[in-house]
Amino acid sequence: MAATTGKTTGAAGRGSTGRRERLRAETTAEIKSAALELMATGGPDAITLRAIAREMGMTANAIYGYFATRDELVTTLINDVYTALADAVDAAWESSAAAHPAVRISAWAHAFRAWALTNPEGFRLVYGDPVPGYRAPEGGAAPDAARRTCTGLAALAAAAWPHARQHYADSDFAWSDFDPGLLDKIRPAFPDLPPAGVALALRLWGHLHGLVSLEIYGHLRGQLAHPDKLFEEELNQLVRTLGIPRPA
Amino acid sequence: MAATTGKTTGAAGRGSTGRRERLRAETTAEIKSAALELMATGGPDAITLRAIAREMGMTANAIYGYFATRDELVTTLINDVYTALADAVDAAWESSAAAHPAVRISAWAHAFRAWALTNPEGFRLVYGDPVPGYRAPEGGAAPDAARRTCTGLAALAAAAWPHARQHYADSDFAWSDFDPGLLDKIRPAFPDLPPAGVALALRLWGHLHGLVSLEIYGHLRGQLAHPDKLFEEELNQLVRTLGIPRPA
DNA sequence: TGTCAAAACTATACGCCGTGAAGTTTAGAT
DNA sequence: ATCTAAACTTCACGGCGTATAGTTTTGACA
Repeated sequence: MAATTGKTTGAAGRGSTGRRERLRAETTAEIKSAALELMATGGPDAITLRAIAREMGMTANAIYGYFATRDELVTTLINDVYTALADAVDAAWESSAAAHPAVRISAWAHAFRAWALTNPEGFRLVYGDPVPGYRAPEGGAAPDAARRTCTGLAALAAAAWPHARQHYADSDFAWSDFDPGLLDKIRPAFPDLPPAGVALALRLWGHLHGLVSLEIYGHLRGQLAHPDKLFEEELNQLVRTLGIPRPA
Repeated sequence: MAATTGKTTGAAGRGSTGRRERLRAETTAEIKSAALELMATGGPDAITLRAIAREMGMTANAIYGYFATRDELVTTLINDVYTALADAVDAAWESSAAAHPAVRISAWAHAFRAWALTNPEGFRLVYGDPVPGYRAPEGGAAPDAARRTCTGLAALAAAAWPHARQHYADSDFAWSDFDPGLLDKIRPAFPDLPPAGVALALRLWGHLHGLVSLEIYGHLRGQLAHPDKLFEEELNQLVRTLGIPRPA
């Protein structure tokens, strides 16, 4: 059978057809959860079809009924995990909606790092080389989740923009410097954010990603004792360089 | 034989003993260069003992005469590659010794990014998950090269410090926040750099690493057209936030 | 209710991988 | 000339992704 088979042939009129589909969905979910469990235990490398099958009491080949290749499974996992990350930072942003911009930005960044520290293997899966020979499909593994994250960052930039704009007067970014698909999301949501503000969002992403990445991959371990403190300093300086006045 | 055998038993008095050692060194070098070639072609994943042996017209097991395990070989490669990176940024720093701090910092950062773009697989090897099941040894794979890079970053911070120090008045870092081994290198070289300056160096590392990392791993690809421009903006803003006056 | 096609799953096999054990060739040392 | 150890090969094991072919199960329809 082809793994791309999404539906049974007959239109789902009878309850029995629904049963097949339900079982199928359950098995798919079990495969994914087994894979995530393996990842949490032994890192992304531990995600192997044979190990998943072993965990499920199945043959490795049975998985091919649900995912065409291992890479397709990994891509699905990346999507799920990246979406979870996007959910986490979005939640932090939303739940601090009433707070001072400095506090909201800090909340977003802390949620980002906290998620990464809680799910280091997930972070590696999403942002690193996920798994031995994995090659991401055309357009990236999780374009939607990546877009959501970028849009979230644009929200940070937009919140800071009234204070920050003065520092970006001689930035010469144009809308054409960015991907149209990204702008489709950002421009309607933040009509006051100019191209230079989008660039700021991406730079911000780089800063946070870099610090968290160095920490997760252990490159900070031999240099300083408390990465928390460095991250805190980063956020303080971020607020300063954005020109946001400290809350009262 | 044990792979850890570094010397032949007899002290190297005779020329013939030297011959053995020379052949050994040549073979070791050939293994490493074959591995690097494979990496450049097919990414870190392509570094397999069997492929290296194939390339050399040998058996895979013969490599065990030179490296105890695949991981030991990979660790050696990481060291070599990381050292090459450290050499590249050091060279950029030294060769701009007479220039304005803003120019020197920019030169360092450009050298860092240029090296990464020229050797993307090397960047992944050093900073990512190098190879399928690889686990770095105690204390990291390339502690010396990492230290050199950190020290180089401290030089940037030290060059900026006369201008930047005013912004870090309320940073409460202490020497005890950092690894003594790192400070042994940094404090003698930059006696005027306080703890907050070291923290600045590490943050700077995070910023640059993050942007380059996002670019190398393709996360920027779907968002903007010219990563160069973003990096340039990063450097402009970096100089601004450090409070360094623009050169004349 | 019996029949049948398709879905779900297993069995076998191939070529990769790292690595251990044992055997063979080669070359420096005495 | 002989001996020893280094260098290298052969064979083997278990793990991996995955292609092919065969088997069992099950929902659909006459």
